[in-house]
Amino acid sequence: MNLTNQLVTRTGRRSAARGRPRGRAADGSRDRIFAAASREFAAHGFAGASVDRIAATARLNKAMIYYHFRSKAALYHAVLGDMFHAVAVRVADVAASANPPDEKVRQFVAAIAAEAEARPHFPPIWFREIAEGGAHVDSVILREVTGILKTLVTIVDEGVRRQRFQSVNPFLLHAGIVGPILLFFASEPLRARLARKGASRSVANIKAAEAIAHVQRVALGILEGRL
Amino acid sequence: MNLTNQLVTRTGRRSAARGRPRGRAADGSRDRIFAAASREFAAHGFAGASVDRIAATARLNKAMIYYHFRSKAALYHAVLGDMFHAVAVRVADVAASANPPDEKVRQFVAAIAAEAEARPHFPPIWFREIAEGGAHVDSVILREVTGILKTLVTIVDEGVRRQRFQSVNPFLLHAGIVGPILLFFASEPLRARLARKGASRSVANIKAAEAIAHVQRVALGILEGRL
DNA sequence: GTCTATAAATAGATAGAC
DNA sequence: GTCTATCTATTTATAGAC
Repeated sequence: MNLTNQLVTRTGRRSAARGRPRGRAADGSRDRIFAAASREFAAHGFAGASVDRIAATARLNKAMIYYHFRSKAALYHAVLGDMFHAVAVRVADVAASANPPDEKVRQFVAAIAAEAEARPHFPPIWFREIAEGGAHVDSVILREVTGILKTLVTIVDEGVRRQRFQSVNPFLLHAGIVGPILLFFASEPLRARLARKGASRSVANIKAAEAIAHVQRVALGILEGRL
Repeated sequence: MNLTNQLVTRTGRRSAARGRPRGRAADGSRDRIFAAASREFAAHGFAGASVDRIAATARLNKAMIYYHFRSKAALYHAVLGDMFHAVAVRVADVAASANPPDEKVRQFVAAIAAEAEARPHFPPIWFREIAEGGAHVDSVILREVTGILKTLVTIVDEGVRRQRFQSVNPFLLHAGIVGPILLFFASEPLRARLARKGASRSVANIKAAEAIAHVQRVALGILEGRL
């Protein structure tokens, strides 16, 4: 978990896969806190999250959280940074590949979806952060967010240069990809309830691959001027 | 404000536009609480919202909140119910109109957007509620949510019957409309910051009409089989 | 690294005067 | 309808022993 979490602990050591505290066993208490916090922040938001509950879920006492992270805000920042960094790296890999532009767009969509599936806390936390107007997005994280958008712009520009894509507003394209994908993954519990309460089964029984393919077609439909 | 808020107060009277307490002046203390609560829940979520802050914003003391609403949960429920009811009514009007199916789809999109513009707390609160898996969505509100989805299904079915639309998964269509629209409105503060920090101006300077037209084209592109 | 105990502030909610 | 005062639980955070 959180292999990309390279943030430095209070003691100045790194705790992620690369650069563990030298000579010490990988007990994983920091990682347990990180995982518990991810779930707590996703379920209750920053203000609603309880450090007590995070400690209980991590099977540790509260003091350990303040030992590994300076504050509740610092812990949230670590989770947020890890999340956006992972997405930014993943989509950057897509843009750097040798594939044609249309394939890169498909992979961009798949990358967002893969990250949403790998980190169930990612769609809820992103939604919540948008709801707060990015109140906890500092300049470091803002750079990651900008990077994700810029990567999409790069892919689109390449397609336009090769006369395969029309020029479109990058944020509208982005919203048309990220909005539905995050909504699909985050709404799973609510869709299950809707189906139980008599809504058509087709609301709950959607395979991730189906949703991804749908959004890929939409994105390419926009870019290839079929709308 | 909250003209559709027909929920009953603790004293059993109705306080909305229709059915005010008989013989009493419309002082609006309940409406001030309602408005302050909408902003507070949008900004901090249910768990993170503070009854003290709501009271301060409404220029009233805390006891007045418990006089008009039974509890913090009941207050949140009132805001949530009002919101979804307003959307459900608005889209139902669209479906009941005499317009052809493609125009109904355009109006469905416009209705969601109009509601998001009229109630700035609506996109953040909906995003947050999805993030919580609908933890505060009781059977009453679930019916409203189901109603919104069913309205879209009705419109699509009519188009399919008239051989103007292809058959599509209703939730994927819904996610392709609601996801981008809510993301567009809710992300406005974050997009403004992105633009200030060097991102292209085209990220922040998007007119609502432009975003709406974009989503309308996408929705019709899906339904008319151009993808 | 891990723990218990606790400080200090704030939370939601109520009682009761006017 | 509106207020002040207050109860109790919970909050984030720290001190200090081991």
